[in-house]
Amino acid sequence: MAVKKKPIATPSPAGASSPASKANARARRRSLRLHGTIARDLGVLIVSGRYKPGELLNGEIAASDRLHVSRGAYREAVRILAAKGLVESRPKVGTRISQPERWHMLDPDVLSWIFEFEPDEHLLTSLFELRKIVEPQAAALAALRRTDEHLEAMARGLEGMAKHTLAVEAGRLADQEFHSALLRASGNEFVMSLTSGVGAAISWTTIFKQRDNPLSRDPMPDHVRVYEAIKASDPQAAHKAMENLVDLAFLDTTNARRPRMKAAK
Amino acid sequence: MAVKKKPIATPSPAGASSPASKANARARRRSLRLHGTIARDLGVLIVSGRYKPGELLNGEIAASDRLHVSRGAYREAVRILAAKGLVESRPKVGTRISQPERWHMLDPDVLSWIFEFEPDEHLLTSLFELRKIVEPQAAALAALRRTDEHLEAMARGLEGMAKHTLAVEAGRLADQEFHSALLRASGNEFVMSLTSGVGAAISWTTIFKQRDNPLSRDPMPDHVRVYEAIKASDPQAAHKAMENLVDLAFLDTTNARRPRMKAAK
DNA sequence: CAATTTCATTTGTCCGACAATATCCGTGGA
DNA sequence: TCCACGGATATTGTCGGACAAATGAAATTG
Repeated sequence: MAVKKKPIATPSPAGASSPASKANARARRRSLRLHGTIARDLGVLIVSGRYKPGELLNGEIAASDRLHVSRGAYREAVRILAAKGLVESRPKVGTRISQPERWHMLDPDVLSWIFEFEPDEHLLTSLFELRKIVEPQAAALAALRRTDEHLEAMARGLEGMAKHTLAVEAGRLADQEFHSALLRASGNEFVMSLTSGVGAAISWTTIFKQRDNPLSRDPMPDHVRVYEAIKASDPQAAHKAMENLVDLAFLDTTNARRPRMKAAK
Repeated sequence: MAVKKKPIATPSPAGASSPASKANARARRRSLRLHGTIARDLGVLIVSGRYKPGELLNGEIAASDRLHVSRGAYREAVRILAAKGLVESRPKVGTRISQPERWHMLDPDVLSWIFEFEPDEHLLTSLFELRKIVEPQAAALAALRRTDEHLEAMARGLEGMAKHTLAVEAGRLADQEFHSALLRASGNEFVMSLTSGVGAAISWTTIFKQRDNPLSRDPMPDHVRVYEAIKASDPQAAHKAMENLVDLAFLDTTNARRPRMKAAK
């Protein structure tokens, strides 16, 4: 989940319906219902800054009519966005884009909408900062609390990474599963629910590395070190190993991106 | 595993209306619309374990009819819950309570629904664990990045705490504002969006302290130490001071609660 | 017995109407 | 002139009923 695959550089969403947009919309409609696709489209427009905070959305009648959907479906979409803190609607005034500090930045959907397109550098950095705050401590907790099932799940993740490599989807999923299992092993529900945020950061790391610097550092040793420390129930070692892992992952990401940035300048 | 139902003080939401509950319900209905109150009621029933994960909700027609509301309003409520990961609905099968690991535990609403009644001890402990993971690091970041406005906001919070004390609402709000401003000063959007979680933990700390142990430690020195370190742009000192603050706050909470627990046993 | 088709149930979408609410503005009074 | 008050008005909120789509399960068929 989290990140969609390709649309790195897509045409502007809000414009007239391009030929492919109809097919895409129908394909998405298979899993997300109509209200879900509307919420997603509006959500992307909001978090991408196309609609600005404080701005007023079109009235329900006008909007639903322009999208050729019923007012009920549109309203359900707005409810979803409001539930994620993106908008706030009041009678007589309308539906207003909330200030970014009200947004639920750690909501999995909001996160995936933010990173639907090439992510903002500052935001990606912030996400890594969060990883570096949370994951080492989570690893330490996991070293104390992990069960055998947790270890097995992490081991499965490592095997998958080794077998498939991060160049293919299966390997990337294995990477995510490793980190997800680790967070689960921390035994803290709130830490667990940061999985999607961590996953988003991981996704973009591997995407950048593959695209801009395919021949890069082997990530396996770092991961194995973390695993071994947790298996050995050594919280300090786990903390240190995970800190190191996140640092390296962040370096990989910036190293892969930086040349492009400089070239652009 | 997760949450148990424990309506210590307040009667069950649907139960007999205490004198204040009617007024409260009406007051809430002013801001929350009908669909909002339905979502809240259902949400509380879910996170409190009254509805169990995997369980199927009543059909929309039956449910909306039983609540004497339109199907549309009920559907909007369900969309809200689905947006927060609490339920998942599919045609022909119905709306199913999701597994707790799917819940968005850090969503402000979900959090407030969880802590609507006397909180589960384990969950409160987990929340403090998260605080201890995040807040010290956030304080360190704040020491590096705080602006004068951030400092002023934190100072205002401290003044409010000193003037009103935690015994009154104004003082508690000032405490929250201090921590909120600190998280803002960290400059990290994702850390900032943990404000509600931190705030929930703070609320319950002060509530317990006031109720079970009114004459207790003065919290001002800890807070001032954190403030001074951030003002001095000393990240290590800020980290340490905040770690100490959270430890003390957690001790206050457990000390206040433990006697009651033992008495119950 | 397996593959396929049909059926039934539940959510999903649509339309149209009216109610509630809060802003805005004009009116009347101090 | 300024303020208080009250109504006009635009927008979301709620309602009811109808039909479409999807999907799991039973019935049918080879």
